[in-house]
Amino acid sequence: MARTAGSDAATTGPRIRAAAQRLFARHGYAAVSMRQIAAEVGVQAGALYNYTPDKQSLLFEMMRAHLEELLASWEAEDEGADPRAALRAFCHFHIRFHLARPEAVFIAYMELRNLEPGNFEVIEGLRKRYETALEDILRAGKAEGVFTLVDTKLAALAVIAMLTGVTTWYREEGRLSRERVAEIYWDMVRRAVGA
Amino acid sequence: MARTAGSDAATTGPRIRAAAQRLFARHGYAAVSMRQIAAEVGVQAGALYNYTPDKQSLLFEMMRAHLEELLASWEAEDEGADPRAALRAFCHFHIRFHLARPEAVFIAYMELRNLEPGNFEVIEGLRKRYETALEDILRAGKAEGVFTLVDTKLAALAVIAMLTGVTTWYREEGRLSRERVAEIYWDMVRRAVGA
DNA sequence: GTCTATACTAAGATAGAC
DNA sequence: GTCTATCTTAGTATAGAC
Repeated sequence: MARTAGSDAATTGPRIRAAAQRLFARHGYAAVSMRQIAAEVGVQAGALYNYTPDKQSLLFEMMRAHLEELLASWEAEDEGADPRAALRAFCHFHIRFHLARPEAVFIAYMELRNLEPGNFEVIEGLRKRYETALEDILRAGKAEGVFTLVDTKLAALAVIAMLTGVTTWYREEGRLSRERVAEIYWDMVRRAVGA
Repeated sequence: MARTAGSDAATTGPRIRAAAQRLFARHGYAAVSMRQIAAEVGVQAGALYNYTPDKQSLLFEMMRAHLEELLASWEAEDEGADPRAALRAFCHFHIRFHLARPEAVFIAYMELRNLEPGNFEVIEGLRKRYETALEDILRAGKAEGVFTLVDTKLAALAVIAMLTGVTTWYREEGRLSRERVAEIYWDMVRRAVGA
């Protein structure tokens, strides 16, 4: 018998990507073997190569999909309203989006150095576009006089670092809901930028 | 000839630790081999085992040394002054200390998952002690009414995430000095906590 | 599309000579 | 204290059968 009972080509691809994401997030890209991924899916290692040319592509495509979804989601949500409302929306969006996919977020931040140079450039470009979206809000608010900012660029970096930090400690069973955490962080961001 | 010209037991140990730190920071613990470390030092792989029982100990001791130095340095610097002065000192200290040792910082944040369980507990305990140091300052300031904080714990986590973020983008050749960056961040932190 | 089998490379760690 | 040589295990990726 050449096929395992229940195997199904239509679902194997997604299952491989899901298993790779789970394992990369938990143990790190370099520490995970193709054999481990295959075992999680329930196939032999060789079968993975029907779905990906190599291990590197598995990482790269996963990171690209994540960042493209991040950008598209924010662009869909951004109403270009006044800077204060836009910044509040950004804070809530960023925390909500990141807490909803902890594995993809973790990988996007931790595995940059395991990307081959060409792939790194692509991912870095996407990340910068997101940074710029926040910077644009801050710059507009500064220009309108509703934010008090010493340095717009640094403020954007500081806000993103602060908000992303939530993913390192937030637990579903904890004392605060996601919504409550977002409100508390928005309050700190609001004051940090003088709004 | 069993010895390479210039080999010297008194310096090999430190050189191994330095090479391991440089390589772990650049490529990640899992991606670095004992042979690579040995090559950097200029010895054969087997010789490393005169200085470390295994690869894991190399990582663990490096992280422990880093965090113990972080704690000791802050404890030496903390004057227990009024909360506002203490928070300002903390911001400057944190940025100065972290920017001075980017490799150790990077490893301390990225390689937690590559620690064996027992080692992880030790490192996590040290990290928590540092977090608590900041929390104590914030709590004191809140009690005295000089800080306005919705949630002391979250504020501590937010401040550390924000300050540590500097290490991901700061470049020596950039437009701002370390001192200037620390001042700008302190200004944002100060406002975020309502001081 | 998946299997088994395997080519090839490299990993961590140890033994014994010098 | 370091070397060379080696044990054992495991990695990525491919070939050919079914």
